[in-house]
Amino acid sequence: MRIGELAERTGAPTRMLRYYEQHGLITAERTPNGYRDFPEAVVDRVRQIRGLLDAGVPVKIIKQILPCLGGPEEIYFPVPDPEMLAQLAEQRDRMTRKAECVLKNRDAIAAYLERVSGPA
DNA sequence: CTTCTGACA
DNA sequence: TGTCAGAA
Repeated sequence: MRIGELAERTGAPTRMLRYYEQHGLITAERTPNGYRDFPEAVVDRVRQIRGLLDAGVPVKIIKQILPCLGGPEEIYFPVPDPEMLAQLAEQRDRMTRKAECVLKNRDAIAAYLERVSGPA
């Protein structure tokens, strides 16, 4: 499929899809006219990418994680590289802090909502 | 009409 | 990440 359809099906702007391809997060063939030709599998792949991006995971980390979540013939566990493990541990902590922050703000909004429209 | 690349009031 | 340009 071409970039337009992929964009509609994933919700990711064509701008970002080209960006993901540039950074090796997704791959595409090229039709004779130069258009990118994406395989069906990229639809799920882009959804995984977006999920990680929304969680605050930088592209650099996603590039390392993605191949471990990929298709049937993927290497789930290359020899655990100490540097990668350190980056993942950092990422885990950032996500933990972010989650705590999100929960805190959610409660604040929930409380506000209850004060205004809640006890009507 | 759709996509491509490169650039930035 | 949006968006515009100029070409295919």
